[in-house]
Amino acid sequence: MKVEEKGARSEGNQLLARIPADLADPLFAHLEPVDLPQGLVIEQPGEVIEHVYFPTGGVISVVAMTPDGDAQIEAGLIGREGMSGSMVALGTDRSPHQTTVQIGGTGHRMAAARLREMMREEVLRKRLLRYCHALSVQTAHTALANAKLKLDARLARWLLMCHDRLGCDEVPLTHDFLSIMLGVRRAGVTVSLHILEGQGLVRATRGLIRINDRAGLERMAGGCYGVPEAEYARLLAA
Amino acid sequence: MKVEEKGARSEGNQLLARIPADLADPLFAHLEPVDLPQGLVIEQPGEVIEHVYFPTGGVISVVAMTPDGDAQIEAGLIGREGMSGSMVALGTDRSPHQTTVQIGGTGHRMAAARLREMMREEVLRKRLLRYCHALSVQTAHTALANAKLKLDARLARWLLMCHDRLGCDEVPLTHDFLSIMLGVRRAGVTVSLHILEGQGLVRATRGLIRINDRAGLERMAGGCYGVPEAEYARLLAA
DNA sequence: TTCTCTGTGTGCGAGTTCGCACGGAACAAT
DNA sequence: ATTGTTCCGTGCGAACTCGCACACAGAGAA
Repeated sequence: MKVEEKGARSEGNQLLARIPADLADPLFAHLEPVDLPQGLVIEQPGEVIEHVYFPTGGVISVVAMTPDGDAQIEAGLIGREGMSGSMVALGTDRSPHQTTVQIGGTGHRMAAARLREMMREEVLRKRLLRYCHALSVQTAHTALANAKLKLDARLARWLLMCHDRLGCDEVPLTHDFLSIMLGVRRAGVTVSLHILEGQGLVRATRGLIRINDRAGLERMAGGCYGVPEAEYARLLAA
Repeated sequence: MKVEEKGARSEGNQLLARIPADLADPLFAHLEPVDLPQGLVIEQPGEVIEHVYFPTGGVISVVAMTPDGDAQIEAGLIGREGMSGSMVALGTDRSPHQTTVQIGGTGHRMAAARLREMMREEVLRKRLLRYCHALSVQTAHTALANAKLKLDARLARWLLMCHDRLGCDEVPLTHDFLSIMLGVRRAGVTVSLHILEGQGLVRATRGLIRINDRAGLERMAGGCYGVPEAEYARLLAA
């Protein structure tokens, strides 16, 4: 019974996996399973972060925005490989970003204060800080992609990142949502999706995109996909 | 004598300032003053980082690139408010980014191994980790600017960030250099600079840009400047 | 069934940046 | 003074995205 529990809880989130048993027990004692419905706002800019979330499914996204909110863009994508609230691990209790659930799923959460306590454990601290690095590499390459890639390629990259985190070929998202994440027009997403479809890389139906050809998408993303993923694998792979 | 030394060394770099005396002494024992000539490559993608640098003048920039190097963009700007090699503080000895000296200056450096030891000190660790957070906020807003701003505004933002770090109204850079950082054509930079000049915000001569009107530049940058700076001030201001 | 809302497909003019290419101007070295 | 190099100004067609606007379709509610 105990073993099953443990297997289940540690398989879900890859950051929490590979934690030695003696540390895992107190750690999981502070974790609370939660549902992560699409649209849930996890962090608001400037507001104190009460909980950090370790998804086991679905996708969370960190959105950078101007203070007035009239410009916004996705700066980080988080799934079962990571956690929300990485800035808590870095020693602050808030950030200027907004964090929301992009694709509904499940996960565990922990009070930010508990996490701060648990960070005294070197094993956990090392692991979470390395994740912070991996996340910032991801953000840097998003900046690169935003500056240098055409919409098709950015879309391909985004779908790949989502695909990694979902572990499933079906991404339940509307063009509208994608346009906000990529910071472009909704119509532009429609057209770019047609291009991907035309090459047989994906298949889009109402509110759902099915990934058909990962390798093709990677080619389309032209070198801007892969670096953050490799960095994560190097530092945190199971 | 001792006092002067200490004053000089702690004033130069803002991250190293405000360190309690008992910690500062061992810390500074491991620091070595260095010259930072323009063009110096501080970190190469994938190569082990031997030293971290704490500038006291000049500007260092972190460049994200594709593995083949055919697309690159500045993902982070570092001056006397920060340090290079933040990933060492996060527990890894390399990164996929390239780090070079943008504008020549001076600074101190420390062996990465020494920094890892010194990070056991909570005061220093806290401070450096907070800086990592501030830097990642900067990167996120670079991603935002790259996606949503026109070239004029991005240029304005970049000049502001440089101005902050130089503490001097003269930025010694060529259009060519700027074009690489911003990931655009050199000719585009020329045109955008004319726009800024036309509004009396800057004055450009051969290889040198003089900042005339900060407030005007901030207006031009349209809300994408300021958030990372405020976050730094909140967490690390002297 | 019918209505209504959300999601998707499409078209068109305008603005921005690109890629390329060339002329001129300032500076350094000889 | 001349030469070579770097840096800056400019022009033009192509490509991409924008902003707006409208039509259609699937899904759920009445």
